[in-house]
Amino acid sequence: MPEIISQSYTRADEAFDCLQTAIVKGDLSPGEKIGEVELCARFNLTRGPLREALGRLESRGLLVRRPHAGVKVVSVSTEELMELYRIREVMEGLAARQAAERMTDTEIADLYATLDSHETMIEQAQGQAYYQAEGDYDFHHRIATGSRNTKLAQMLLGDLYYMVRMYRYRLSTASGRPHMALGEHRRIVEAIAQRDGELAEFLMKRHINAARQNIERKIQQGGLTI
Amino acid sequence: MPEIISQSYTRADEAFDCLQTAIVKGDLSPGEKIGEVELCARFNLTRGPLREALGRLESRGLLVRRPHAGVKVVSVSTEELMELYRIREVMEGLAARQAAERMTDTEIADLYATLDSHETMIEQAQGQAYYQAEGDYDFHHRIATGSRNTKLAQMLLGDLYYMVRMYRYRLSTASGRPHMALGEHRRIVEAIAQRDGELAEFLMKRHINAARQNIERKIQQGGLTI
DNA sequence: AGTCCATGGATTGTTGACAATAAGGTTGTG
DNA sequence: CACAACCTTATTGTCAACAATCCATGGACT
Repeated sequence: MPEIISQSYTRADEAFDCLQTAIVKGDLSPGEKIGEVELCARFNLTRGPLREALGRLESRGLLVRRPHAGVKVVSVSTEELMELYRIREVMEGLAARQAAERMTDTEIADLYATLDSHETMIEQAQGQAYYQAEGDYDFHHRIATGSRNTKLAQMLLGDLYYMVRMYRYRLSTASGRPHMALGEHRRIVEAIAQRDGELAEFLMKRHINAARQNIERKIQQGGLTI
Repeated sequence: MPEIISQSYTRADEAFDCLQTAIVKGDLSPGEKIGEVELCARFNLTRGPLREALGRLESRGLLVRRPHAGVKVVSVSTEELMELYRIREVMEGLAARQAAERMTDTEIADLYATLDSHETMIEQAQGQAYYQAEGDYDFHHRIATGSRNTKLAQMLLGDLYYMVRMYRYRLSTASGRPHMALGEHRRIVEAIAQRDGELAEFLMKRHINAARQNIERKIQQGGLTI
C-alpha cells in the first residue's frame, strides 16, 4: 500500500481511489451486486468512509445505487462508449485550441520531450499495449491541463478519462495503432507550438474521431463484446 | 418540505439537494468557512448523511474541502464563468447536432410548444428575468435529453447547468436579451425539425457564444463583480 | 399447479460517541 | 515590541451499535 506523503489523506480518499481503480481495472464486474460489508473486508475499511466514497463514485457515474438495494458497477454498452468518444472529440478539441493559446513555451517543450520518450518506448516495447495506452493518456493529460480551463480539465481528467480507461481494460485493446497515433500527436503538438488554435482543434477532433472509428471497426470485426 | 413520492429518498439525497440549492441560490456565501455541525443544525440533519452529500458536492466541484480544515463554497471568478460558457458552447453544440439526428417527432413538437409558451410568458411578464431564465433552462434541458447521449446529458444537467445558475444568481442578471434569445432558439428548433444536425450545432454554438459575450459586456460596463 | 401474500433474514441507512488533527490564542524569549 | 513555540480547543475524521427497508423463501389460497 503506497503511503502517500503530501498531506493528510483520509480513509474516504483511500476508499475512493481503491474503488475507482478496482472498477477501472475490472476487478469489480459490472452488474455484479456487491455488499458494503464485503467491500469493507476487501479493502480494510469501515462503512463510514466507504459510504462517502460510494457517494462520490455514484456522482461520477461509475456505479449506480438504489436505496436499500445495494450498489452495482455501471453496466456499459458499445453505444455508450461511442458516445463517450463523441464527447471527448468536442471537449478535447476545445482543450487543444485553448492549449495552443495559453501553454507556456516550457510546457510545449515538455510536450515535445514526452512525445520523443513515447516514441522510444513504443520502439523498445513493441506491441506492449500498456505503454501505448499510458503514453496516450500522458499526452492528453498534458493538453487538458495546458488549456488553463479549470473546469474543462476537471471534467476530462476526473470523469471522462476514467470512463474511457475502464472500457479499454474491458476490451483489452489499447487503440492498437501506435505509430499512426504518434504521428497525429506530433502534428497536434506542432500546431500548438505555432499557436494555431484552430488547427490544433481540428487535428485533435480528427485524432479522436479516428480512434473512435478504429475501436468501432474492431468491435464489429472481432465481435468484441463488453 | 416537498415530500417526494416516487421512491425512498434517503437523508443523504435530501442533504445533497438542500446544499446544492443553497449554494446555487447564494444562501451559502463563497469562501465562507462553514462548520459541519452548523450545517447540520441548519438543515436538520446528522453528520453522516451530511458528509456523504459533501463528498458528492466536492466531486462535482461546487465546494472545496481540505482535510481537517473544513469546507467552503467554491469561490468564483469572471474568467471561470467565461470558461464555463466555452465548455457549454462545444458540448451543447454536440447536443444540438445529436438531437437533430435522434429526437422523435413528438419531442420536436413539444419543443415548438414550449417555445410558444415561453414567448407568451415573456410578453406577459415583461422584464421578469426569472421567467426568461426558466424558459431558457427548459429549452436547453430538452435538447440535452433529446440528444440521447446519456453521459452528455448527465454532464450538462448534473454539472454545468447548476454552475451556470449559481453564477446567474450572483450576477442577478438573466442574460437580459429575451426576444433575441427567443429568435435564436426558434431557429435552432427549425434546424432540428429539418434534421439538419450541422446547422443546429452551428446555431447553438453561436447562440451560446452570443450569451457569453453579452454577459462579458455587461460585466465590463457595469463593473459587475461576483 | 401457479400466484399471491406474509414473515424472516440480511443488508442498507442512520445515529451518537470517540479519536485524531489542525487552527488560534497565549506565553515566553530575543 | 515582535516572533516563535507551545498548548488548548474546537472541528473534522472514524468507528461501532441501532433502526428502517427490501429481498427471498415458504406457505396458503384460487
